[in-house]
This record gives sequence, structure tokens and C-alpha cells, in this order.
Amino acid sequence: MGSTKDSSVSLDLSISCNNLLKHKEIRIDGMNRMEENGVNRICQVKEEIKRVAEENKRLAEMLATICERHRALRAQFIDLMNNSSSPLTTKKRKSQVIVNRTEEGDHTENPTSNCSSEQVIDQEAKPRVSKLYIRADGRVSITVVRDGYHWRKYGQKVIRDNPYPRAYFRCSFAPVCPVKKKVQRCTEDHSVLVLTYEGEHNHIQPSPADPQCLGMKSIINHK
DNA sequence: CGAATTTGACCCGCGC
DNA sequence: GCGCGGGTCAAATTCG
Ligand SMILES: [Zn+2]
Repeated sequence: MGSTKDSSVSLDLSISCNNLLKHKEIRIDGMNRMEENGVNRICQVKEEIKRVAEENKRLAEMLATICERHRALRAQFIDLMNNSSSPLTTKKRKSQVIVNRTEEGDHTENPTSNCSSEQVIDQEAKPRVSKLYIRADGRVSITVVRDGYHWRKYGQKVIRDNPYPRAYFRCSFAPVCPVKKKVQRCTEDHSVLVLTYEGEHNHIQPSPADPQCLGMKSIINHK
């Protein structure tokens, strides 16, 4: 499906880079007269090119991340389609939100951050339950998943055909906030966490500490 | 010492 | 009705 789209995007990136190089040559042509100013401008242009190159590299990495997430998501989708014939069928009473989160090995920024994107597939009114499929690394799932809220673990179950247990969390704020959360791993791909949020918080999130979507934020800020 | 986690028991809906 | 799978409780234990 999306493989062709990916290649076209990467083509766009390289084309824009070529255009920048042409601009540089033109400026070099017009430099002859005032050498010092020309040198300054060359420095400026070099800086700019360097900046753009770094940005291009960053965007390429983000593109790779997006491609990877897309691939994982598509795999999950296919898996879901294959399982749809079985009686477990997607819960129709639940609204579904799919989030795909990957670690980004950004050496430049966000050492421990994960980027996440949301897309609402289906939404129904009554029970505010959102399901999130998250691809994350072990370090996120080691203990209580830091997603900005404070959770209290109240149970853990071993699920059939899944070597990894499922953890049950409740929001730390007493019955005033009836939000619950389940954390489990994908059946075969252990790097994929599946979070199921149930309910909505009626308070602000107490721990702003861990950034969870800085990657996307940086894209949004940039554009 | 209080709070959070662990972990087996208990409960409950569902299919046979 | 019974067994099974999944969800929750709560006593015990660990942690800060
Ligand atoms: Zn809450």
C-alpha cells in the first residue's frame, strides 16, 4: 500500500537538497566584487547549508521512523484482519485510538523520549474507552509506564497464548478518577506494547516529567 | 511507618 | 452445572 508513497517522499527530500545546492552556486557566481562581503556570505551560506543538511538528515530519520511505524501498524492491521474471522471480533462498544510509538535514537535530542501519533479510527459515545497500540522498547515497559499520569497497579494476569503477563493499573487519584489502564505485549512481537485506557481523567496530569511525543512536537513546531 | 507493589484467591460471564 | 479465561480484591511484602 504505502511503500510507493514512502519512496516519493524521500525523492522530494533529495530534490529540495539539489535546489539548495544550485542556489549556493549562483551566490558564489555573484561574489566576485566585494571579497570580504562575499566571504561573509559564503560563510553564511555554508552555515545555512549545514543547517539544512542537518535538518534534512533529521527529517530523513523521522521519515525512516514513520516508515517503520507504518510497517508495524500495517502488520498489526493484517494480523487483525486475519483474526477478524474468529469470534473475538473487535469490540464494537469501544472507541479505538491507535498509537504507534517507537524509540527514536536521536543523538541530538530527547534521549529518553518516544514519539507518538494519534489517529482516531472509530468513536462511539457511551463508554469512553480508548485502545492504544504502542510499539515501545523494553525500557519504557520495565516498570510503571511513564505516560504522564500516576498509576497504581492492582493486578496482573497471565493471558492465554501470551508468554507475557498483562498488568492492570488504576489512576492513583481515589474514586474521583475512575480511569483504568491495561498494559500487555503483542502476542508475537514482544517489542509492541498494547495499552488500553478506560475512561477519562478529570484532573490535570501531575507528573509533567516524561515527554512522550517530543518527536512529533518538534515536527509541529518546525512547520 | 505509610504507600505502593506483588500475587494468589475470588468472582463472573460465557461456551459446552 | 462446570470449566475456563479474564478482571478485581486484598493480604502480605517491599520500598522510600
Ligand atoms: Zn486520573
